[in-house]
Amino acid sequence: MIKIKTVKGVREFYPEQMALRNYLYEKVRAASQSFGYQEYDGPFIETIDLYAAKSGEELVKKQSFTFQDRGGEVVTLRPELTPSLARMIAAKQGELTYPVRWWSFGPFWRYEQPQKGRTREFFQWNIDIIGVSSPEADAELIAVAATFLRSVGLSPERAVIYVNNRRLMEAEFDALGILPAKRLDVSNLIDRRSKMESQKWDEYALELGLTETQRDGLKEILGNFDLWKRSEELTRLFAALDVLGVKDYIKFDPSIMRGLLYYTGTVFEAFETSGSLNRSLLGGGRYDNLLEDVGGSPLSGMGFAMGDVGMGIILKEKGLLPEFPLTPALVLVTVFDETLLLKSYALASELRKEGLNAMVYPEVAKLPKQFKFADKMKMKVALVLGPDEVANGQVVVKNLSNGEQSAVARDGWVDTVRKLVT
RNA sequence: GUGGGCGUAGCUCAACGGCAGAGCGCUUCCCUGUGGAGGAAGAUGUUGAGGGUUCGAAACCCUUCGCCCACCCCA
Repeated sequence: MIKIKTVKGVREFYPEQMALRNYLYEKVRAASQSFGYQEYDGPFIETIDLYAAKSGEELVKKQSFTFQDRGGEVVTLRPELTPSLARMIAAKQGELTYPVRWWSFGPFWRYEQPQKGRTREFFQWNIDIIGVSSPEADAELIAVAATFLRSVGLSPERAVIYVNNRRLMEAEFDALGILPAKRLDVSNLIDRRSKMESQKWDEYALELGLTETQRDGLKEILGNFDLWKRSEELTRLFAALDVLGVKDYIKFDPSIMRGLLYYTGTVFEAFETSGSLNRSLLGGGRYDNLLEDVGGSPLSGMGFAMGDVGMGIILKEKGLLPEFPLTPALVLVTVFDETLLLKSYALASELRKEGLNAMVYPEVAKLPKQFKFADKMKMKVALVLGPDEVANGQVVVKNLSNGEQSAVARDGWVDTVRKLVT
C-alpha cells in the first residue's frame, strides 16, 4: 500500500477531534451571541495585496501560503481576518449600523514551523466591536473573552487576562526621553523581560541604544503594577470590568505590548496559569485606523483573536472537556436474522419519526457481536426484535448501562426508549 | 532559518551487535436469543527509506525522508 502523507502542519479531524472543534465553536458562539455579536466570515483566499498593504510585509511574504492561481494571479490563503474585515466594513461603511459587533470562527493558514500549540492550518475566533472608542467598549470585549474562558471551565485560578494600554506606555516612554524610532526595539525588549536572564536583559537594553537611565526607568515602569492609575482609560476600563463581573480574571501588566502593528490603546492577552503552554490563549486590543489601507475614513475598533490549537491542548490537559458521545445515535436496533432484518429497519424508522436517533446493525450477525458493537459505541439502548416479540406484538428494550431489559408492547415502546436516552 | 530528541505490530513501547518481543487492541472459541468482567487459542512486522561497516545490524557509521520539542517569529 502506498502511504500518502498529509501536508506538514495540518491536522486530520477524526470524529473525536471534530467533536472538540465543534465544542469550541459552540462555546465561542454562545459567548459572542450573549453580548449581541453577529456572525460573519470573509473569503478563505485573498489576493496577496490585501496583506502586503499592511505593515508586516516581511511576515506576510515569509509566513503565508501564497501561490499563483491558474489565471496567473497571486493569491494567499488567509493568515488573518482583520484586513478582510476592514475591507468588508469599508465597502459598506455608510450603510452599517454602529457600533458594529461581529464575530467569526474559521480556518487560517500560516507557513510557520509547527510546534506545541502551533500548526500551519488552524481555526481562529475573531471578534470585533467597531465604531466606538470608549473604555467601556474595551471592557465589553474583554468581558466576552472572560465569559468564554469561564464557559469552558477556565476559572480565574486557571486563566488570567493581562491588560495594558499602549497610550499609557507611550507617555511613559516619552517621559523617559525614548525616541519614537526606538519604540519597536523597546517593545521587543519588553517582550523579553520575562524570557531573559536579568543581567543579559540589562546588557541587551544598552545594546539597543538605551541609556542606563532610560533602561532603569523602563525597569521601574515594568515593575510598577499601580501604573494604570495614571491612565484615565484604564481606570474607567477596570471600573467597567468590575461591573461586568469579570474583574477576577483581570491583572494589569505593563509588560504586555502585543507587537507594534496597529494597536493604539488598550491591549490584552490571556494566559493559562500553569504555564504549560508558553504562548497566550487569546489576545487583542484597540486600534484606531482600521480602514486606513483599504480606502475608508478612519474607524476605531477593538478586537481579539483566539486560536483553537492552544485552547484545545489546555482544555484536554486540564481535564476540562466534557465527554463527547461517540455516536449521535444512542439506540441500536439489533437484527435477529435474515427474515427479520427489514422489520428491524422499519422499527428504526419509527424511532426516527419520533425524533430519536437510531442505528440498525446493517447485516445479519450474531447478537453478541451486535451488543459488543453497541457497547463500544457507548450506546445506551438496544432493541431486540425476534420471532417471539413479533408474535406477541412486542419489542425487547434493553438498558445497556445496567443490563435491565423488558418486553414492551408496541404502543408503549417509543416512550420507554425515550426515557432511557434522555 | 538554527539547535535538540525520536522513527520497531493497529496503538504505547521493550530489545541497544547474536532467533524481533511485551502490554493494550484485534480475530476465533468457552457462549446458536444478549454487551461490559474472566479464561483459552490465534493473526499481525520491508524495525521510515537507501547505502556502508561486520561472520552477523533494529542497534554502529553516512545519506535521506518524516514526526516531535525548543529558538527565531507570531499579523
